[in-house]
Amino acid sequence: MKDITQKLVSLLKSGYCTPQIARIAKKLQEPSTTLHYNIKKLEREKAVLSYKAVFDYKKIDEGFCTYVLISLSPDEYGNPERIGKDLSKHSEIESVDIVTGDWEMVLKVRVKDQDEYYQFIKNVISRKGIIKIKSLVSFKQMKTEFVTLE
Amino acid sequence: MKDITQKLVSLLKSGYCTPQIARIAKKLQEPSTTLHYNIKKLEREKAVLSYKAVFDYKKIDEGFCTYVLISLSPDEYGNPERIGKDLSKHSEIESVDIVTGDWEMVLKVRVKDQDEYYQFIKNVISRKGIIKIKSLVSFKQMKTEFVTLE
DNA sequence: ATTGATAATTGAATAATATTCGAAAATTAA
DNA sequence: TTAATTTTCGAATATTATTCAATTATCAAT
Repeated sequence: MKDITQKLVSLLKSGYCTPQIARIAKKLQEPSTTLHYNIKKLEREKAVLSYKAVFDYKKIDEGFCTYVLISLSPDEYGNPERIGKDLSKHSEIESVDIVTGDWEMVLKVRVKDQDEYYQFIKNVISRKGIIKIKSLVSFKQMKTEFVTLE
Repeated sequence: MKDITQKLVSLLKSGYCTPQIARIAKKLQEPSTTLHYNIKKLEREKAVLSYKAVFDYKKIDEGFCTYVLISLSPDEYGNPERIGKDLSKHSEIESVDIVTGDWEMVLKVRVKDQDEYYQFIKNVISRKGIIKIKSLVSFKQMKTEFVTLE
């Protein structure tokens, strides 16, 4: 076999989709050319960043999901974007936010299982500049990316 | 004018998109019918939940983003899904997770500004069963929904 | 190893959908 | 009120998805 699935999932995870103009037009009872115009306008203004798929992550071997709260060392504190940008490159990381409060950064991470998570923390998260982390492990997702589950 | 934009955004936020088979086929150098077959398979297995848009949320009046950590009262502790399911209905809430650790639930919330967030906390989050919350306010998003920003 | 059942790949034909274009209507600014 | 700009929308065209049928590959059981 070819096992196209992995590549496919990887592309659909952050793009390679497009709005269904005809279906939206029917739903909103407007001509499809009007919808087309309005959608292109949103894209032109860069209000839309991407069209993508949302998965049942258990079924694509990313069933272990955590929120990682991160404390930065004083020398990185003033420039969290350097570390944030680097972390963003990793495909296991769904989101990277620089926050105020008790922590400096929040990640949402998806990996296969606890073992893979341990490796991920060891290899990706642990680094100079990150002095403390706390993991909140999701054991039930009820909504993700604005999509309600089951 | 008609101001279709609001309705459009609301539909695209969680669905009404579809994969671009021809573009994926070109990218992966495979026949489009093969891609079609593999995509339909993912859908049939319900590995794909939805195809949707990712927005620059500042540009759709949802620029204020927070993570809300929630503690439940002892009587709700054993059944967090009741509250979780109800919270999931709100369109301001991007994600709902039931977690282990120092808290019982994590929400990701998007509203226009601090004023709207205050109203949201007062009207939606504050309720019997939720005894304590902590908000981590995002003041820079570097990646969201697997989409890297700028 | 051989068989049969099931799953996956693919090109050709068709169906459905997006896009372009041009004209009209609505909005905005002066 | 006027002129410039934006938005709406039908008709024509261009692209793309989908169906179909045939071939090939995979897998399980003897």
